Amino acid sequence: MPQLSSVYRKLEEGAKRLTPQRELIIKIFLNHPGEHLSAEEVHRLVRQEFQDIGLATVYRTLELLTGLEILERINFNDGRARYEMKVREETHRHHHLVCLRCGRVEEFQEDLLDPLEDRLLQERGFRVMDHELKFYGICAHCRRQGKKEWE
Amino acid sequence: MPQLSSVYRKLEEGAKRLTPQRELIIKIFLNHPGEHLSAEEVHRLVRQEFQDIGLATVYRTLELLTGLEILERINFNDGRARYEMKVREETHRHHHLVCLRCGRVEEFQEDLLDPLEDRLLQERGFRVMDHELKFYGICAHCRRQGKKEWE
DNA sequence: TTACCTGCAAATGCTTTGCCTGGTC
DNA sequence: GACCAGGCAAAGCATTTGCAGGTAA
Repeated sequence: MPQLSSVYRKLEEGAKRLTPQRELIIKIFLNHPGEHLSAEEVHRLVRQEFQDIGLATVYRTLELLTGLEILERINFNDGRARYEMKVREETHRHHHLVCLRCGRVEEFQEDLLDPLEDRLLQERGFRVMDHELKFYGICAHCRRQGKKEWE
Repeated sequence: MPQLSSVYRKLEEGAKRLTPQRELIIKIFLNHPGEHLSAEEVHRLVRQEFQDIGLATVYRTLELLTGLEILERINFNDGRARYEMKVREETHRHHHLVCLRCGRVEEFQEDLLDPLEDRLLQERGFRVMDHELKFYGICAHCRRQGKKEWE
């Protein structure tokens, strides 16, 4: 999990100030690890846990932090963008398991894609710079709930 | 490539009529294989190649055809949904290579994901029903164009 | 007749932008 | 002072919906 200090450094590198609003938004992500928050959720949480703040500021800050590679923008096809902290130590991006029933998103790590990326470069000349892998299905919890339906 | 006859059958199974507008939209997809069309592009192409039609009808038809599994909805994070014909014979869905420079989308086939899906069920109880794999990078064509930039 | 379709315009929902004010370098 | 930020309201854009007028079964 990235620390505040590394976030400060990235803001400095980007010649951006650490304003109170920006700090509050970063704290929300640190306080909610493993969640994939939408702009509106971030806005609600900041106001709930700290103080009032403009929604446009939230959008601008999320954009800024994504550009600085502090956050990562993900799209789960639910009509809004979601964000999570980017884990710096990760050499391989993690992937997502999206439950079609309860909507919960789990994560998993998998290095399977590296040989494939090499092959894409060798065989088709396509240089991969980023990838995105999502599985949609039914999570263990929901499968226990409604066995008849999902088995 | 699916034929009109199989589309007719699916519409019948879904108790849906093959109206002129729906047929025109299906023909657009048959006339543009390998492309990933947005609602607006479909609308423009239908009006260009055939006749006028309402944009809302395009949206409703794309929704309908997706539900009948005639089309597949894909999101390339460019702010609009895109659609392509679903290839019935495919046991494994194909994946996409999105060029970050020219925006072109190539496809590729890969069965690598099956063992992974088995493991997700065994190890975490997550039953995968669908997946989505995208690589973002620079395509061979663009790499030839601007070697210095991308190498 | 009844249920289904289309077209248009209006509404929706997420996101971005313009403008003004106030703080920072 | 020049620039950067935040708040608010308005605008933007893709998509959805309500409704009136057809059309098919």
